[in-house]
Amino acid sequence: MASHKLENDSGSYSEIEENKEELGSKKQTKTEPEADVKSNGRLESRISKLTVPGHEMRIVEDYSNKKNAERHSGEIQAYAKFAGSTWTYYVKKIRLILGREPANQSVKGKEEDNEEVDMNFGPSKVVSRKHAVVEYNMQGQTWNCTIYGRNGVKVDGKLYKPGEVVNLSSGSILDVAGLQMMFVLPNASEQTITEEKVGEEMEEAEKSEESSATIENSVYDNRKPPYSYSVMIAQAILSSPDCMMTLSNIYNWISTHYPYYRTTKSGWQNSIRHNLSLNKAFRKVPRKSGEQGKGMKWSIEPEFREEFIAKTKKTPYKKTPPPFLCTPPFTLKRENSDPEHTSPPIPTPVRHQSPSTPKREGSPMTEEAPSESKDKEGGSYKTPTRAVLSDIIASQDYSPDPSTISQSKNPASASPATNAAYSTSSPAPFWKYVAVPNPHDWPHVGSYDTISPYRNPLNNHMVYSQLPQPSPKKIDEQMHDLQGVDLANGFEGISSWRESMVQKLRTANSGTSAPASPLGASTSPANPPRAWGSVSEPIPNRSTEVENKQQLETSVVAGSDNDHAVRAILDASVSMEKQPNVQQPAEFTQTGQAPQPALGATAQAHIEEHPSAQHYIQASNTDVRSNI
DNA sequence: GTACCGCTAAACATAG
DNA sequence: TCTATGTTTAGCGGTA
Repeated sequence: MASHKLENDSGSYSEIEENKEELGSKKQTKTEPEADVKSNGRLESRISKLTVPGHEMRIVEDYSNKKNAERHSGEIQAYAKFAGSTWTYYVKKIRLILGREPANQSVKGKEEDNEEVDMNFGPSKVVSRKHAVVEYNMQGQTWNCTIYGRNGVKVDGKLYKPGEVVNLSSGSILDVAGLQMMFVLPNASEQTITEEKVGEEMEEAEKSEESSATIENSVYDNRKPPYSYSVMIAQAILSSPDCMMTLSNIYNWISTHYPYYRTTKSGWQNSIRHNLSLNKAFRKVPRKSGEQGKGMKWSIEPEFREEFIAKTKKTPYKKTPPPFLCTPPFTLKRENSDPEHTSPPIPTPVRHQSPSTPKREGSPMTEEAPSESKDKEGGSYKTPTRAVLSDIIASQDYSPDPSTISQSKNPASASPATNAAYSTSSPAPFWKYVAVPNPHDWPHVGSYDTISPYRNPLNNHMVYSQLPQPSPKKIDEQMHDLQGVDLANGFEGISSWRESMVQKLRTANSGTSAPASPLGASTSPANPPRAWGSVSEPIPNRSTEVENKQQLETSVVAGSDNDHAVRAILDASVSMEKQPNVQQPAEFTQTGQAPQPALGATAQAHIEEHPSAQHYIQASNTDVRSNI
């Protein structure tokens, strides 16, 4: 359970707060273990040694500890923080853009260049405008950093280049253009910033000039991994943001994470191929047309994903396995919104079993007990912590078109499940049903720039570009689908509201300008005092959101850019509904009253059942934007 | 003893 | 033609 990340853990940040006594008093409900005090001490020590480059770094000035102290008179609520030697940036969003300060407004750049930078590293062109994005991965419950900047970002001494994604853990040290900062999650002790780990970080940071290979070797060893081939393949595929990987990338991933396979002869690669072909958990997906390269991509049949993940988590490794960046593929269709009403099982394409191959009944994973028994050399594995996904993350952004899913030459395997056919049987976190192809498009309450299609930094393709664009004739069907998206499980109230709004837009408002927002922003008497008293970040204008939302609705009705707009409406709807402090504009409600912010009963039950969903709800509900 | 599982090796076909 | 990729067959050892 990672929800603690979202709670008020100001106490964990005490090292940067001047009013320690006050903070200390807020921790009275929890006695800080002695070990935590020690590790915090080491943390402070480590943080104080982080470097600041000679050139101007805006963030160091804007978020100096002195200014923070002036700015925050009391407790600080945040998901995490970036702590530099003399400055601290508190993470109050679940998606942050790190980059160069915005260009002169008169200079029209690409749209992506104009995304609002959260962590401003100043004017130095060593830093790209969008240098990196740090965001919370709901599925893996991890913080990930996606690199965009040409000069990359060093994390724990290893340089990550554009397109690479690195998992941040508490204590990770980032280096952006010479400015070092430590990523710290609340509740350091729970986040396993143990003395040992802090020590590791220090050592790793101090070795930052060493080659990545050296660092990797310090983390891994050469023993045979305790995972079966199928699990390692699954790990590789799941580490890819788009949930699929080429054979060669699978090879690379395995040999990178498990050095055993760097030195052994290529027989294991034969076994990998053998496993991919024979194991019914793996499915071939063709490359998109025109995409260079040889061979298919491999993905995991949806019904096996959870099992693979579970098996990986049962790792005999001391620490956590490599992060899974893969998110469920996009689908607008929801099969069943009622969690108590499970869908019939999706027929699994049956692979031909060779006569000599023992028939595997059921999941191939059920037997995937880690082959510890075979590895009797003793000793324990070191962990692939903060996995080096670098060269492995699949660079392709193929969004599978069901019609193009490979038909195996083997006739028995020629019935692939389409994306729309992913099982929605309970139990499954509600987000599995949500129409989001990757973390960038999760309906977090982020700024609307996130509604842009995700651009793969390696090939500069838009992820949605392959998605079939619905014709205007399908709007009704889509709106029906929209209504049916399982977000309704979590935010039932919004569905009827959305429907009525769309209806109104259809009948009366397609050509009119957006109504003036009745929101007087912070002066509205309906707005209670800010929940985040110490937050002083610029907050997006509420009326702008409303206008954006209307424009999006209109664009759907007009049939333009539907794919994006539909998702954006979802995003906007969730965003608005989850701002209980904000009065909904009368135009958008039937009664003029603010819709109930409470979750529906089924949603509540579902969320309680699935901590990750709860976590997400909390994350969204506690977003700083709720202060509008 | 048997069935199952995971692994290894190899032959072969095919695509780029 | 070569190489990478994918399929299939065969057999071995470990485990339940």
